[in-house]
Amino acid sequence: MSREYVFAEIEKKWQKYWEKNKTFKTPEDKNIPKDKRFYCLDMFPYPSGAGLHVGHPEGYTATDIICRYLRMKGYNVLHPMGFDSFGLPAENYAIKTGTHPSEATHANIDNFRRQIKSLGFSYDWDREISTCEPDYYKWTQWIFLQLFKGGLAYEANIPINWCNSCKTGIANEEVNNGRCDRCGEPVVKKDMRQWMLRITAYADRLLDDLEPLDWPESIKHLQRNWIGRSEGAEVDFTVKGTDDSVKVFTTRPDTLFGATYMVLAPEHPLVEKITPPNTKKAVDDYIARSRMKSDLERTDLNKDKTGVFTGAYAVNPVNGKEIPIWISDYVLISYGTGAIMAVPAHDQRDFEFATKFGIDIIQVVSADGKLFDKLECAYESDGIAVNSGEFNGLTTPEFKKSITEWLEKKGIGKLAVNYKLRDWVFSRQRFWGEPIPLIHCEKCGTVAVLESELPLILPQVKTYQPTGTGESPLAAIDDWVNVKCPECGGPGKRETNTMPQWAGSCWYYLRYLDPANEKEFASRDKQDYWMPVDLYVGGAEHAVLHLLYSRFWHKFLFDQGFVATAEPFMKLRNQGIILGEDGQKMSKSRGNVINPDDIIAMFGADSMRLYEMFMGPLDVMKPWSTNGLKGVYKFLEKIWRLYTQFPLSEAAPPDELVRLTHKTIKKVQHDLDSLNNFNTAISQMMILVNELTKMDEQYTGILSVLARLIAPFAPHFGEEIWEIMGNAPSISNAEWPKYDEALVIDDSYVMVVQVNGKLRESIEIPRGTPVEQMKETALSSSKIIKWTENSQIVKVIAVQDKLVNIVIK
RNA sequence: GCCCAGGUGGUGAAACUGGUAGACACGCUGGACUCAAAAUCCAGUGGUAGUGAUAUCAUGCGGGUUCGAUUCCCGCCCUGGGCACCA
Repeated sequence: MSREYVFAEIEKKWQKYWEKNKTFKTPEDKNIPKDKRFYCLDMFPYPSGAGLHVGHPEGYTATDIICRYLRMKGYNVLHPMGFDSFGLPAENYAIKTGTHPSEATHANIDNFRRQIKSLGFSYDWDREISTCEPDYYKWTQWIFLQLFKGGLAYEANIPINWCNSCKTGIANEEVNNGRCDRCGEPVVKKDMRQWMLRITAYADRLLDDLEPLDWPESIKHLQRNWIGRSEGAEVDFTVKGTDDSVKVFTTRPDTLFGATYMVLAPEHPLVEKITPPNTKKAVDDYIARSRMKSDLERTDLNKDKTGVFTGAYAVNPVNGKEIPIWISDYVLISYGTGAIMAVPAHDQRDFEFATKFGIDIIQVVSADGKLFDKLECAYESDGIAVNSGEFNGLTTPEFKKSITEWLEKKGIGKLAVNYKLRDWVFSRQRFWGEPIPLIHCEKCGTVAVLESELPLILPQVKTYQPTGTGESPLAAIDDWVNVKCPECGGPGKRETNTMPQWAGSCWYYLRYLDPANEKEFASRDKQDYWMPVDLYVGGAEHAVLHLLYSRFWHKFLFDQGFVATAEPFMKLRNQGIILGEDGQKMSKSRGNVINPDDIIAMFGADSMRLYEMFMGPLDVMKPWSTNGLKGVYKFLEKIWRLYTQFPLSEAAPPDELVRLTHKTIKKVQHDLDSLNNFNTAISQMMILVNELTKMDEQYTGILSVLARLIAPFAPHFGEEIWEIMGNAPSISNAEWPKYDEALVIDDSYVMVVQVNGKLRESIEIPRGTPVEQMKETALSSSKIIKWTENSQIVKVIAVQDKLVNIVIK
């Protein structure tokens, strides 16, 4: 009867039970209607050598609670887990120790799986996947081939972001303030043959389709900014004395009359052609100098503008004026056309440049129709056109519209849209990734490996050391590299670059649906059963990397008819970061890292889960507190005593207790539905438990409800008390308790009486008391009389079932 | 610089569509039990004044709207995140 709460035994017992009985195996039961199927996805982890971090269980616990809750409500819930197992850390470890990355990765996965299982999550482990396994990456390669065949994968020789420390090219999305996202080293530009994915072809749809998604606004905002759509016009400027013309992109075609010079990016192809011999040396010097600069140096805002005059002039198409053409690295080759018309009066950057080099500044927009005496800085707002010939007097939006039409009519310009988003640099010069399944043939060009030959297995190498020359370690394996061309049978060479870590995670949610399928990445039948993902939970750090990339792949698969929805993830939630006990980011160097294994050993998985949910709302950043953890542990012990140390009664519980129980069901349910406020759900259960503790006996009915409410949060604990009550396992098959709305609302309430907005009295009265009667009751209270007797009552405000406020003078 | 999110006790936090600020915990203080400790239970716990009922101040700062503002509006300060010469 009065057993102890021995969490270690209980947790082991029920984990074994779930595993043996395959409690969470999820078949595609066709009898369950579509709206009762729920696909709940966690961002799968990269299995690092350091093991699970307390941040991982936070999101995983939240989704697990939702899944268990929904199952009790009769849903068929898909909740899978797997591993994002290609990536640099394992490869770097291999370089250091000589162990094959696959060996280290498998050991790490085993450790991660053990840790994840020790938290009692209700995953269907039969669906586990791992991106570095050939039967998985076969399909990553297959999707790449579809992209290649669809013209969305292309080879380019362009200057890309190169990290000298990781010895590989990286994508724009992986550069942070000019530094490598992974190691923090400055990124340099390097000309290199690259495989690119044409994500820009989807820019508009990636932008537009964000709108209806139930995602955090901040994440949508981040993606919108990253895509960076801007509308404007393209205008051609002829180069004086030649047939050449320079195309520019501008969002302010209304300032064309104020264009007093042009700037080409140093890398612009026309520079060489238009530069006359007398300025050639200065121009070449400048180009050489800017090529030397790192990204960090080129984008440093505080630095002075630099540039040189090419010696050539362009003709402004609106007024025939000749304007000098300069080159400067404040113009980027990768955005727009790599050339701009400069309007110093209305663009701060141009203003600084023109001031430094003594170029004319002509005002063409005015706030009030008047001209400036002297400009201190550029006037960038909208206004009324001045100095603009026949267009004078137009407002900025009117001018934009009419000048664009005018340009179009003359055939020298048109409406244009530009994006900040660039194509995705997709090749890595490293070993531990999916080999890109292409063959270079002298006769046939680049040819796809036959689909029947997939997976193209990552071969064994002698050394994992990156060459640093832009060749991956694979390039050294002659008998792997040299193959017959699948088309002509002649000599060919394999592509030796590998795919980035993001490739495998672009589509993993699809593989969970049908992980053993050898014919397709996932059968259409299973997709139709589950897709799209109903709820996706993970860290906000993937806002523009994984989440943008996978949306892109999904849209491509949709266009090819391989998936049925345009978007993969309907609802997204982010978990907040868990800080160390000192309020600082957890890190090895600070020594404030909390290891889940230690916590589970000391307090059990259920306490760990419950505490992480009790800390605060899911989406906020919050510091760890071991004392707080002890608090929830005591809470579990308190509940335990209710089930083991009290006489049990079958009688009807007191009315107040019944009402509190119904309120608790409602509150917990409401907070779970919010997908965020798990903390207040737990608070409410604590309130109920505190009341129950005061009783001399416990009531079966209430304990049965409480067990079912706590079970999703503390599942092993829930199973055990359920069994103690004499029920057959598993509680995860029990029905979620229902509440009666009539019992949630009290018959009476405490009416607040304020005098001039300040609380002076509170009186308990029946719910529904009419407003007039409320006023009467309030005014006749002796305390209130004391407050009001020597004053004049100006007004009495009453809000039914809430309060009365008496305004006095 | 620009764009988001957020500033509430000693700490984590709560407060439905404007209506009792601080629920629930942690910590702390005192008490009960105990030879003692742990555990458990009980009481107290925003600041200030007072023996006390009580009064008064208080949700980053300064204004405003309102009978009434943590909540709405304007300006500023601070913290976290994102972007950063994107024409």
